[in-house]
Amino acid sequence: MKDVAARAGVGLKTVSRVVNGEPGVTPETERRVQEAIDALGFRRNDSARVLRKGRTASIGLVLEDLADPFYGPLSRAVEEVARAHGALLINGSSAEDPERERELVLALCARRVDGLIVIPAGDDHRYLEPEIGAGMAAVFVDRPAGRIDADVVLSDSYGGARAGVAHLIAYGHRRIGFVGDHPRIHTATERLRGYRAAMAEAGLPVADSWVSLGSTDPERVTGAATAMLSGPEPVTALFAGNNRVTVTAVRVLAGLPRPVALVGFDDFELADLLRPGVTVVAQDAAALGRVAADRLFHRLTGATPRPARTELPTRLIPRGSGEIPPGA
Amino acid sequence: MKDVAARAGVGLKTVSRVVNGEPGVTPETERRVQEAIDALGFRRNDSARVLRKGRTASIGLVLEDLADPFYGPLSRAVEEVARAHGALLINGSSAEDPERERELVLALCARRVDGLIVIPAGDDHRYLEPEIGAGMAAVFVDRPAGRIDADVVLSDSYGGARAGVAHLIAYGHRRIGFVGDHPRIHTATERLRGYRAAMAEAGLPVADSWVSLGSTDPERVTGAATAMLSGPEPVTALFAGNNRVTVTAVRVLAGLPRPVALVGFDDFELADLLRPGVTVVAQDAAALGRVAADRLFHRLTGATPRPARTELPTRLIPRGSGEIPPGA
DNA sequence: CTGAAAGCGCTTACAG
DNA sequence: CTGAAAGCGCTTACAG
Repeated sequence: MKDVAARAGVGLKTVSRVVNGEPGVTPETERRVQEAIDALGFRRNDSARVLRKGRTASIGLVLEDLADPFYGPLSRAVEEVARAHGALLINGSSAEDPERERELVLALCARRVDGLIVIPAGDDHRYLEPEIGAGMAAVFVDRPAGRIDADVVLSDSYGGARAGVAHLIAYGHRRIGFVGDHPRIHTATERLRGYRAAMAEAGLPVADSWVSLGSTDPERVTGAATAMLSGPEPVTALFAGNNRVTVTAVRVLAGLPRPVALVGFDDFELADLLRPGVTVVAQDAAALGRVAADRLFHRLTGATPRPARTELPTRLIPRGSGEIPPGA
Repeated sequence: MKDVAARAGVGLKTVSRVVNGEPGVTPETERRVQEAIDALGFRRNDSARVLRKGRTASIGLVLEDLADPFYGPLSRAVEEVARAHGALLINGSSAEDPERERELVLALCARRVDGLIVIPAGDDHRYLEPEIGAGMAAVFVDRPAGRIDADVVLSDSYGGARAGVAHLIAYGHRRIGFVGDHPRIHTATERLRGYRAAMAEAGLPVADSWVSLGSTDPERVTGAATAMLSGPEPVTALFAGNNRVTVTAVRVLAGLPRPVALVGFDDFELADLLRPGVTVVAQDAAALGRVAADRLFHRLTGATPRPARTELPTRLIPRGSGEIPPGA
C-alpha cells in the first residue's frame, strides 16, 4: 500500500479510501491510485485489516466428517448464510475425537473467527468458557454442548425414533431390534429413548438382546443385526439409528431369505429406488445448518438472547421396507 | 499479551517465548507467565502472528458444491493433508458460477492463504496471474485451469469413458446414448471424447440424437434420456457422464418396461444394492484431493517444479446394469 | 478532499 | 536467561 501511495503520489489514507470504495476522493485522484494499484498488482492484505478491525469476517464450522453425506448439505447451508453476511467458512473434521474437536475449536478461536458452529464430538465443553466469556459466539448443532450453557439446534431424535418404531408396531411387529451409534453420542441415546417409549406405550417388553449401541463400522453393525435376527426368537423388524447403520442394515437384510422390516433414521439418496424402498425418519440437514448459522449471525449483530434449544421436526417417509408385516 | 507481561512482571518477548514453547526461560519465570496467562484467559491472537510471520497456516479450497457427495471425500482428503502440515482449510462453493469462483479465489488471496486448491467453474483463470506472480501457489483439481499454466490433478475421464462404452459394445450394443454435463465443463467433453473414440474404434456411427450435453438437472436429464429411448431406433444402452446423471438415469430406466443397459461415470453408495447393480467407471475422489494437496504443500516448502498435469486412473466396476445385452 | 500519526497484537533482530 | 525497539500492513481518529 505504501508503494501504491508513493507511485500515485498520495497519502496512505487515500489509497485506503480507494481500495475500500470510501467517498471523498476526486475522480482524478482515484484514477491515479487505481492505475498504481493495477501496475503494482496490489491486493489489500486482509490479515492487517483484520488485526485492526477486530473482525475476521469468517466463521468456523467443526463437524465430524466432511465426507459424511449428512454433513455436506449442512456445511453448504452454513456457507450460504455466511456468504450472505460476507463471511468465509473455515471447516474442520473432528473425526469423532473429543481431543481433536477441542484442538480445532481452540485453533479457530486463536484465529479470532467471528463465531463458531460446532457439531460436538465430546461431552465437556467447559474449555470454551474463557472464549465465550471473551465474547466468542458459539452455536452447537445436532448434539447439545456438554456442561456449558449454549445455543443448540437439534433434530427431534426422540420424537422421530418414537414415531418410526410406532410405525413398525402399527404393522404388527412385537419384537423390534434397535441398532444405533455409540452411547456417548447424544442422538444415539435420544433415539434409543424414543424406541423404548414407543415400545412401552404399546405395552411391549424390550429384551436386552434387541438393543445394540456402538460403532457404526459396518462389521460391528453387521454382527449386531445378524445376532438379533437369529436365535429362537429373532426380531421381525429393525430400527436403524442413523444413515450409516441403515445402509449396512440394508445390506444385511438383502442377504436374508425372508423379508424383515426396516425403518432408518436419516434419509439418503436412492432410498426410494431400492427394492423394497427404505422407509425412513428424515431430518433436514440443510435446515439444521441454516437455523444454526442464522442464530450465530443474529448474535454477531449484537443481540444477546439467552442460549436456547431449538428442535427441528422429523418426517416419516414410508417406502415399503417399514410396511412389511412380521412373518411375511 | 501486554497484560500478561505486566501481571507476570516480565517483558513481552518472554511471554511470547512461553506461549510458543521456545527455549530459554527459567522454569520459575515460565510458571509465573503461565499463571498470568491462565488468570487472564489469554489466547494468542493469530491475526497478529500471521501479519508478522507472513504465513497464515491455512489453505483455501474452492469447489463446486460442498453438498455434492463427490466433493465430500475430496475435501476431507485435502483437510487431512492440511492438518498434517498444521494448516486449516477454508472452504467455498462456486455453485458452478465462474464469477463466484473468481470472487472466492480473490477473497482467499486477500486473506493470504498459503495456497489454493481450485475445482474451477470458469475457463479463464488469467485473473490469477498477478497472484501467482506474487507467490501464491495454486493447484487445480478435476478440471484444468483455463488460459494459464498451472498444476492440475485429474481423473482419466477420456480413458474411463472409453473403457465404459467399449464395455457396452462388448456386450453387443450398437446404439448407445451419451448423457453428460454442460459442454463448458472439461470432464464432460473429455468423457464425450472417450465415448466417440470407443464408438469409432468399433466402427460404429454416432447419431446426433444419441448425444446430449447440458445441465445435470433431473428434468433435463430425464427428457434427454427419454428422447433417446423412444422413436423408431431407440438406443439400447446409456452412458451417463457423471454421478448425478447416473442417478437420474437409474430412475428413468426403473420406469421402463424393458431392461436397458447403463454404465455411469463415478461410483456412488449403494450402487451395488440396486437391482440390477449399477456398473460404473469409478474415480477416486479422495485420491484427487490427496494428490492435489500433496502437490500444493510440496510447493509451499519452497520447491518450484514446473506446472504438471497428473491423471489418476479410473476403474470399471461391473455390477449388472452394464452387462445387459441389447433387446434383453 | 487529503494526509500524518498512532495503534491493532504479535515476532524479529538485537543487545545485554 | 531476558527485554526494548522496530515493524508486519492496514484502519482509526484527527487535523488541515
